[in-house]
Amino acid sequence: MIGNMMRSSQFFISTQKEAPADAELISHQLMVRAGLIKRLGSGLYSWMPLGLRVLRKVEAIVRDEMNKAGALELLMPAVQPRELWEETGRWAVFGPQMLKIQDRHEREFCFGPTHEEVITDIARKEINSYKQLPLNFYQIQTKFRDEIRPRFGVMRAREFLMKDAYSFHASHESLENTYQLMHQAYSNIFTRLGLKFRAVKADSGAIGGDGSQEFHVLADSGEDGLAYCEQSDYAANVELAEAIAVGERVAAKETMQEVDTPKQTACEDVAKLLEIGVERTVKAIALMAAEQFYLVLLRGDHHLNEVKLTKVAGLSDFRFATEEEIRGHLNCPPGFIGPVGVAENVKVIADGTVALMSDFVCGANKPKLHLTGVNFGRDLAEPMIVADVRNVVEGDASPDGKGKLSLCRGVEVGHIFQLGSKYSQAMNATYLDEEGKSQVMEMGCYGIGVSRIVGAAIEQGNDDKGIIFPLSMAPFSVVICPIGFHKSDAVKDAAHQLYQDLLQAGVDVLLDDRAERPGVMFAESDLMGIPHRIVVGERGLTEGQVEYKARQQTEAQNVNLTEVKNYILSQLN
RNA sequence: CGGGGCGUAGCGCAGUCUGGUAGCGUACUUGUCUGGGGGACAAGGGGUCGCAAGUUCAAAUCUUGCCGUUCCGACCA
Repeated sequence: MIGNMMRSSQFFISTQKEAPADAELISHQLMVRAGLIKRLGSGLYSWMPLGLRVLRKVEAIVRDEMNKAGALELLMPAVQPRELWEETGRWAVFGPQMLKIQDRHEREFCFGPTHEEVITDIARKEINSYKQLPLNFYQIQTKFRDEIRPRFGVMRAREFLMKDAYSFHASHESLENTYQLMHQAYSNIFTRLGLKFRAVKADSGAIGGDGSQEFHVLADSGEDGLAYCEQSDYAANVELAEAIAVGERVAAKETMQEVDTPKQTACEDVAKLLEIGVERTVKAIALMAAEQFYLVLLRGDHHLNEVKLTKVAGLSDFRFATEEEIRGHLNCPPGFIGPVGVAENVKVIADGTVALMSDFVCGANKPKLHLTGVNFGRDLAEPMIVADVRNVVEGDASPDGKGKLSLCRGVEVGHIFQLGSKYSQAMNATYLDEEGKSQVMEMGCYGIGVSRIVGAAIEQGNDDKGIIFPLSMAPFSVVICPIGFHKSDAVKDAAHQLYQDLLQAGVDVLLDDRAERPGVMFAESDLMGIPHRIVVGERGLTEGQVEYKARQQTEAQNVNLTEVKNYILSQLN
């Protein structure tokens, strides 16, 4: 009987005062302390009954919005045969992140890290005609990715719950339509979940394809940097946010000179020694790609963006040069290298910002020396390649020309892609068009990290007492804390009646009928993040009153016992 | 993959240097008192000290190997 499961004495509550030493993120600590999850191994967590209630609520909202957007739920196997992955070449591409397993016949399988291959196989077998298109299939399923470094509890676990959808189309316009539909569905989902989020332009990474956007829950502890414009709707992952170089190069005023920098190898230290701003300095980063040695020039206070760098012609497989390679090509130890006087076979790439600098400071290619007053076209050739290869910084011009960029951090909880024909082509997923001609399907794919959302939500909602869940995903909506439940019949009867009334009104209510002291009940319900609390005590009952407090409020208020049910219902909307 | 840390009760830790009865806090059990913010007192239960080999009269402690885990770096829907 479900009602019994909503009494604390019959439910399973397992809170802890101390979090495990390895939980560094507040959400991870609180999830363990509140007894939502229990660790089995690195990146492997059991969802305890309390945590599962939260996970299921998230899942239900995701499912509801997907269904509303016309997607069809199915469920694919978690274990997938190697041959399917060989067709797209991803058995090798995915590499060690994929958990590979063998059956008793020594046939090879993987535990699915994603399902493009399986769904495309279904599509090529089931879809023959343009009349069947478009179609959008989704599942909510456990995935496994053997992360290099699992951490942060369920936020970067190896086994996790994901909603993944895949759409199939007879035209690019149709793909765009569904993509926009999914964009809207995702916005609806995160809004209903009560989270602060932002959709940003994203790199499509190993999944491949053209357009893609990520949905991020905003949190300072997020692993991703985001750039957004307050004055417009531009927003992008820092990985690909464009850095716009503004203005023109000023004419040279200084002459080039060597200066002693005996111990100064970093731009910051050189700037400090010379008493100039670090934005006057240029750093050189040595790379190797296809046997070619490169120097990448960045302003001293800027940071290299490796994703952008791989998009420069010839650098898709770059690596950082070793110290020997640096000495071999420049005859100088790292720390003092620069672009002046380099040999013909060194290719120089200047970041767009550097290309506009004049009278700058850089390494002299001689030990313990830097150069000041350096200018392109006079002291060294104009750079062979000018490209945007840096991370944007706070205050950069927005690429749409409508203001300045701000930075924040986020937890990636959703990602939508226009895949195009990458998988359908490789796996020969075709249909017959109106003219009876065979055509390759266009595909889109749309993921949501269901289990990660729980962690992200707690990152966003917590205080020194514990979790503050949005109502939409709280394990219980209301908790009734009776004081002296086992001593006072009046308290017992009132609490029980209220519990029954709320249950009958369809409210997720928890009755704390344990013989615990009030402090324990309060501390635990706060830790678990239950949004609404009603305290029933003998003291108030003599006046016909109970006490109500919202989780995020500090002050409680008295409510008439006769009105409390309706009051709660109004709080729940 | 490279470098560091840590493995002792469910959780948090001491004990290891200097070998000699395995401890503390919390959680758990029982009882009494208590009863509006993780209460007090008392009495209890719970451990192959990560695994294996070695040194020794004797190993949580010393040696070697392995395993797990974690942090930093590299890397990553």
